Amino acid sequence: MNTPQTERISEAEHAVMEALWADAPLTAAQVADRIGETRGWSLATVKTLLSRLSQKGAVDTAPDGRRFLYSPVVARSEYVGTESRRLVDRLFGGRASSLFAHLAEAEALDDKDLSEIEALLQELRK
Amino acid sequence: MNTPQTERISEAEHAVMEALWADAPLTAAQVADRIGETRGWSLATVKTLLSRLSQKGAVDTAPDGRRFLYSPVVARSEYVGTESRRLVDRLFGGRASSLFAHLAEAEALDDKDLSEIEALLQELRK
DNA sequence: TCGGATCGCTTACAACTGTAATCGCAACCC
DNA sequence: GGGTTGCGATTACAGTTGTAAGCGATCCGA
Repeated sequence: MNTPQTERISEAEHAVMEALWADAPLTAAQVADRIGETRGWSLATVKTLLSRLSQKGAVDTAPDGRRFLYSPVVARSEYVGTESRRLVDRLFGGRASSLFAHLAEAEALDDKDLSEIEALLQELRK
Repeated sequence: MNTPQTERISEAEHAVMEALWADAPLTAAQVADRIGETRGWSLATVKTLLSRLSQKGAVDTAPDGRRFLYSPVVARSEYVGTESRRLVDRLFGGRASSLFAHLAEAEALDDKDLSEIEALLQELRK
């Protein structure tokens, strides 16, 4: 049983996780190549974030010569799940339908969204 | 047009906002009464949070004798909107339907949720 | 083999957060 | 009117986050 991710992943750390979820394992330099550019981070910053994630047990390190290869430990779906639930709990009293209602009302849903959701509903209701 | 809420509201501050959204205006002591208990905060802590919110322009203060009455400036729906969008953007590439799909898959939607969403869809599709 | 490039690790440091104690002043009570 | 109480404002202080520089070890190319 792996530790159930007690430590919270910060926003900057999350960007690093995204890189690893997209493609792993990666070296620190590779991660920096993929995200440092868009975020404007130096290699040093990426390294710090990787260390912190490593301490938190969110990524795994495998020695490869003198460097490390980093891989995610926490699955993306797991992270996304806890974060979504946090939001739903905090802002919508735990009711996912309220979140949906809000998005609908805020016109944050376009036709494509609606169609997809409709399809999913069909699926779920079968 | 009111200022578009640049300053971010932290989680502890959000709890205070909830109290004010539920019932406003309130004095600091009243806010503390309503939330200090469940959150285990002292009056001093609530006062600090109110000051910070005031600085950020998220609450408004009206003098009432020797004390202040606090009221929310930012509307709850506005806050909820920006926070929801943040999450959708960050975790689902801006596609709300992906969030929905995730919730569905994670079985975070019960029958009641599904029915409500179905009803909302009907409404939207009219 | 030696110098530069590259690693991870350690340290830095300011901003933001959570949590509060303290202070000075205004007001209310007797 | 002098003590007490209740207020907002100021100050405190540790932990987290964002952002990075520096250090000592190691590897690679010349």
